[in-house]
Amino acid sequence: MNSIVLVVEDEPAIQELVAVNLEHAGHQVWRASSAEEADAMVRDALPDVILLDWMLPGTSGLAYARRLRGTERTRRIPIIMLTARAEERDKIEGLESGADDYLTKPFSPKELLARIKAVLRRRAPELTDDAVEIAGLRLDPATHRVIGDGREIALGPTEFRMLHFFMTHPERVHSRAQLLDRVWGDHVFVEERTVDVHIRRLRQALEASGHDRLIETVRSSGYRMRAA
Amino acid sequence: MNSIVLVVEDEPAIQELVAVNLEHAGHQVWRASSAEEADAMVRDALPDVILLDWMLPGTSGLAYARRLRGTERTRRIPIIMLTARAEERDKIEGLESGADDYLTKPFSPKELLARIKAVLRRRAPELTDDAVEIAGLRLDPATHRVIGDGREIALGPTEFRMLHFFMTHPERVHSRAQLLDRVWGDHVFVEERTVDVHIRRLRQALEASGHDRLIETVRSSGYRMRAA
DNA sequence: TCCCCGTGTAACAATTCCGTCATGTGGGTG
DNA sequence: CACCCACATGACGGAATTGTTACACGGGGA
Repeated sequence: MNSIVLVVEDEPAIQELVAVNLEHAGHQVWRASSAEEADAMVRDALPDVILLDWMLPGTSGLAYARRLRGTERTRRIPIIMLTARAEERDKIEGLESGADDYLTKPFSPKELLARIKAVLRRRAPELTDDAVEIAGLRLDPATHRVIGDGREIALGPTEFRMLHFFMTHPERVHSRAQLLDRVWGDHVFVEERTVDVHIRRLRQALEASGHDRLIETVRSSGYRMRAA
Repeated sequence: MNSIVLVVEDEPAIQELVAVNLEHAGHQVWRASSAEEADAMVRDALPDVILLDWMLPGTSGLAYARRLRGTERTRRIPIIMLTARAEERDKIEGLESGADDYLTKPFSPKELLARIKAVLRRRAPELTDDAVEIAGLRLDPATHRVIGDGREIALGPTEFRMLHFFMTHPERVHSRAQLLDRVWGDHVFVEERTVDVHIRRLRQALEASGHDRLIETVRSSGYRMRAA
């Protein structure tokens, strides 16, 4: 679970405090002091989570959160808002801005990390390195192993990532575009049909243990992994 | 198990006491009387463990521990805090600062050594001198010997350290960068591909007893040692 | 000083993987 | 029942990654 966290906070002391704690926990931190600065970074590449201060010079955190949620490319990045105590009660509408969670200052490092983990697990569970198991098929990111009914299954890098994504988001149809986004990553230029080929390769690898039946085709929509 | 221990303690009598005991046990000791002094040493080279007094003139031990944990380079050094009183509140806060363990003064030499050993075993098992054995392959740090199915295997220094690291962290994928960090050590400027070459040399040495198959390549990720 | 060992790097070889296309297949629909 | 569209499948060339070897360099030790 070492993710890229974008910290948007104008007060240097708090930014530093937060960044240090995140780095300590193994995350990679990008720092920005304003929404504009943050946006420039996001244009290059997508972080896994965004910590966003409520009050910012220029575009407010609230406004920026809305913008992020209104943009296709950034829509699904988890956002955690940082608010001062004064703003607390009434401003729970921060959640309505699209934030996944919010933290009121001051907060403990422990709480910060716990929220990030919770938010990631909810919105992007494939970024944690917890092992996943479905119907006798087990995938462990730490050891990079896939085991089907006792026997080890060899997968190429892309098939591994794809299976990981499927297993952390089961019972849900993913379009080819979504798969390209989340398995191949941001900013890739690949034919959608290529997904089919990798699905084929994944199924082929899973055939040995019969788990290939877990990967289902949803005609004209995409693919889905059964939970059982 | 002769490790480098950095002792940060402002009271000369206690510093001396601790240092003497550690040296007697075969450790190499670096002494510092303040966080600033300690930091100057750490900039040069990394110790294996840090004994950190809670109360220090200037930067407190707690603050320094946080700083160490917030810095990539020093993040994984085990820290043991020395506290004057067994105050529960302090203990908890000390642990949240990122310390691995704490000792309340006065403590016995025996306890001191035991804690160091325990902390190393948990965070950096490759620094202890416990013998490791996997699938008939045995490595003994104390005698600096590797034995595969009865016959002794000759390894170069780097290969030895690498095998030791692998055996103390089996079944986990290690990237080339991680291996450089933990096997070559701090402050190295070496090409990542150099790891490949040493993997090759290690495998070559292990071929004699057939243990070379334990070192697996995980394409696009790094290398891994099988537990069996 | 010379030699030897260990090391890091570069160059080349060998794999493996990837993306694309051509073609086959099957289901839904009019 | 035929047609069309979406998906499946297999093959292939090229890219990316890893394996292997050779070599130069530097630091002890004889």
